[in-house]
Amino acid sequence: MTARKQRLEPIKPPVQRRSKATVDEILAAAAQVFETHGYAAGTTNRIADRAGVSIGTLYQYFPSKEAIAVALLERHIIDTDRRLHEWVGHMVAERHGLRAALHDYVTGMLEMHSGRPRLQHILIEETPLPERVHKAVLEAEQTAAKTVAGLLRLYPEVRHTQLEQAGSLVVQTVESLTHRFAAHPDEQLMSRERFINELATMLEAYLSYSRPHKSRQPSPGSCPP
Amino acid sequence: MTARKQRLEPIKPPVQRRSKATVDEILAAAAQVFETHGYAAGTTNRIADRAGVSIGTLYQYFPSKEAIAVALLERHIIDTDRRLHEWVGHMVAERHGLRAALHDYVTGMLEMHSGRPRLQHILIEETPLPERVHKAVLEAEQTAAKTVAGLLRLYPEVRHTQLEQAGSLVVQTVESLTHRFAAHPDEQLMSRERFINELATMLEAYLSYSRPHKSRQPSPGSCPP
DNA sequence: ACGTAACCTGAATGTTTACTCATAATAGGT
DNA sequence: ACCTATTATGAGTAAACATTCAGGTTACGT
Repeated sequence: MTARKQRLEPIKPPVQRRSKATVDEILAAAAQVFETHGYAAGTTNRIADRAGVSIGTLYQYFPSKEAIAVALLERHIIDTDRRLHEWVGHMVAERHGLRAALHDYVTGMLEMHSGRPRLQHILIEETPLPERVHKAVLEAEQTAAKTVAGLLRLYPEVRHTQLEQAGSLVVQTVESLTHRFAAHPDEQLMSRERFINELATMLEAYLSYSRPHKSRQPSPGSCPP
Repeated sequence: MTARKQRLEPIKPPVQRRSKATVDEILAAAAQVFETHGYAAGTTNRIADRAGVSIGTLYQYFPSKEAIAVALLERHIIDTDRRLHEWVGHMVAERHGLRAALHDYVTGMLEMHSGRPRLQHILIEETPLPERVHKAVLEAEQTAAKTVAGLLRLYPEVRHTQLEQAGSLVVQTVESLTHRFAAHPDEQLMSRERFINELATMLEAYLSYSRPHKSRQPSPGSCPP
């Protein structure tokens, strides 16, 4: 959702330690409130209430409700990006096999979404975001796809010629399915471990699949040289 | 989202032809309005406006805004179910191969979501649904998983022992990814055809994969240096 | 200890919303 | 042509909401 202009920067940035803590409280409260009520029903008064501050204080640091959502989303983008790079670092350093790498990736993303499974979706899909933020979300995902593609290049069993497209599909699949699982864990047929294994299996099968042949014996447990 | 009680049935059901048409107009308008504005910002007045009827007329047939959403969702569930069964019918009758079957399935689901890509998500995730409807959505998905599993049993190259779990993962993957693609087609690296092919490839690879291990440790030490 | 900038308060404001109701128009049977 | 159930109207109502503001309280430099 993209929509019209609105103040996003606070008139007064927090200066003292007290007010920095207040801003953190507000953001934490907003995350909780949006998570449980959605964007529209997550009222500013409820947020202020839960944060233990008055509504006036909230508007001292955030010029609008939308600004709070944007701040939360920007924070989430940075977290995800950091996590992805940590993962790549580990994989390169410890020379895990493709299967282990995928398993680790899925596990990490599932963990990320387990805390507040709905928040990300609410911020991206229910909130009227300014164009700038919408672009940032897109770019973050494309960067992720490139990063994953870069890692996949290290594995010889990955035979895709269009690595970036494969990376994009991997990222989107993991993003969607872990999100879904985290949001409704008790409505699933599989246990958490089973889910991670199945998803990693699917990705491994896809990535090490050589197209023309009908069925193919995988090279199990293969490792990078 | 699940929430408190509210009237869902109209006091007066439509009797004459005129009013049946009106009810259809209202539902069509509601689909459009929810699609573009989301649930909360999709106001009943806007819906009545777009339907070309007065707000009073709308409340003659739908006792609440929520009732409109529920009606739309129920209609969607029925459509999806019908489509799935048609697909299974075709596959069984024409004895397509696994690859062709998956290709067809993905294509059909992508088509289903191309019309109003956001509507389904808005109804399920943004709308406070009564428990009954929420259950119906879940059941529909589990039924779909069973149906797919039944079809997969016909293909010898599918080696999964837990067919229903595999079916569930297939359904969820297709649901999530086609939805995503339909909602943001111009933000994708791949063309529509390419996307369908890649997704079908991934599913085929997963389903015909003979697994090297039962399970796997996520931690380091899985590969000798 | 004092002054002032930073910080906090919450009642008040104007807008938006779902929903009601008294009344008017219309269709279809007789 | 007439009668009545059905269908349509839209101004009006109460509640909920984001945001403002005038006036308090607290921390910090000096």
